Amino acid sequence: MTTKCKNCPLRSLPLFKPFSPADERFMEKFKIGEIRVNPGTQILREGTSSPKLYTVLSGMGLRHKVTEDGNRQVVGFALPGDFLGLEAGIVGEMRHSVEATTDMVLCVFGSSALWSLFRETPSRAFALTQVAVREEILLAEVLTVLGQKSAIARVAWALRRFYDRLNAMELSSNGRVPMPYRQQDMAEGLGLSLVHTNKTLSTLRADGVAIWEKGWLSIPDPDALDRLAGISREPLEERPLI
Amino acid sequence: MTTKCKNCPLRSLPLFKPFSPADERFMEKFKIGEIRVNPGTQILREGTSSPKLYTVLSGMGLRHKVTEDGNRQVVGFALPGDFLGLEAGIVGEMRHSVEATTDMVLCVFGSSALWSLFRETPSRAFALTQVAVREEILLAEVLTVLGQKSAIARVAWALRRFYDRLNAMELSSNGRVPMPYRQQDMAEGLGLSLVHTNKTLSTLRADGVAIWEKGWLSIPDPDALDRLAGISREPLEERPLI
DNA sequence: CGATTACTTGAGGCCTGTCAATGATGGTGG
DNA sequence: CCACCATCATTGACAGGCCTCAAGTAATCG
Repeated sequence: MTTKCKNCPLRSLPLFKPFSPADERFMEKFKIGEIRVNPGTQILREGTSSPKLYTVLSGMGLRHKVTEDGNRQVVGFALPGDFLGLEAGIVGEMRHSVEATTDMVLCVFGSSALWSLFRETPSRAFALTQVAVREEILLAEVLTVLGQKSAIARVAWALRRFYDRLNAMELSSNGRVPMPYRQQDMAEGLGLSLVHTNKTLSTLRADGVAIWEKGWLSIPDPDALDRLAGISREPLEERPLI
Repeated sequence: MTTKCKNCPLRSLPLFKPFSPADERFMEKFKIGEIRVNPGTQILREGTSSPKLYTVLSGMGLRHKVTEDGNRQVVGFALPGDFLGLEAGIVGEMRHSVEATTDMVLCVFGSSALWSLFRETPSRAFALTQVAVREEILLAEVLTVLGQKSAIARVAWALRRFYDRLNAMELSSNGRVPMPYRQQDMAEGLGLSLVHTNKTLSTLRADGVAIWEKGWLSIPDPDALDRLAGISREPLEERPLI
């Protein structure tokens, strides 16, 4: 049984921009259904096209690219509210893969409807472009962190950003947020080795700055974490939901 | 005197997708004029909005972000055909700066017309989204290079990509392309120190693989360069011109 | 001709990667 | 229920790629 857009659990979060009635009507038409995937499922694969587009309703995933020599680069995370498959829909094929880390529920759209979206609903088309531009902005920020920051600053930055984002999703409980990824995933996202990432996390834990263990992240000393990250934390902005 | 879109020198390049008559009509309306800027000119500034959008007609520039501690990260280059100011137009403010490296000529558009673009010309709106998604793809690729590759591979990759792109612009002459940037710019784009970048370039030059000096780049041994870069070079795809 | 900017080269050290081994945890099948 | 296996986290030792510091050359410009 699929949820009506009107009752979408994400809609009520302040993180997301409100829908206009026209937006809502279009999204109802656009929506095909919902699916549920298990950890490890490949949702989209680099180099392939896709007849479907997705919005994450719950659960978490990973976006990554694979280099010729077999190395993996994590280029982002897939969290509730994120839109997946834009590359396939807009330029014809995915340039990165998306895989589920936890159980996930995805809202499914038909990519053939993208054209009618642009033709019939300019406000939705604008929202879609906003999503693309925001991802571009995020990637440029990550790039800056990889290019300019030390290992400890990178890790501190990543933990901080993750914590804020999940808090905005209201997924925190008892001052901690779920963090179901492996240390290896974070290492591959930050351009560090697994071993060094582990040691850096140990340091943060021993210093009582940030504690990530057993799938949960808590931040006893946010100020210290910010100082280590060395980047002014930008407040999360309202973003469109697709 | 400003050029009519119909006579735009970029239009004829195979790198760019053709305009439909409707596209052309809209762009004529959208276009305000042209400006010419000198080396060093700040075209767009991080953190500010902009009432103008630009397409590079000629010349080269640099996109960069500045971190809290004053370091600079080059997040891209601005080459003929590139669209500047999308962030300001779509999310309200630039998240990186753009500055001219050489003399440049820019085609100027009013950003207030963006809305009517989405309302009146879906095909142009789609093209705009394609531009955004392509930049996102490029950034993810750069991220992968910074995250996974050694200094020599990064430099080799960057030179190769630059060479191909400028070739597609038909800016090469005598087997070399203009490369007006400083070594420092490349260092800041690849997350390397200036000194190490310099030594890496020296190696490539001494080995007769790639020679960048006095503002020109030539590649005597493209295969060796590709091997060093360790990434299968993707052919440049046709892209929309805005 | 001094000042400025960019490029070049050498020396030394640290941050981070690699290698290797051990624990911890959970799932599976006999 | 336990042995076995796979996956992930942890820790130590060591080496090396890259950064920093420093100084010198070359080219451009007023």
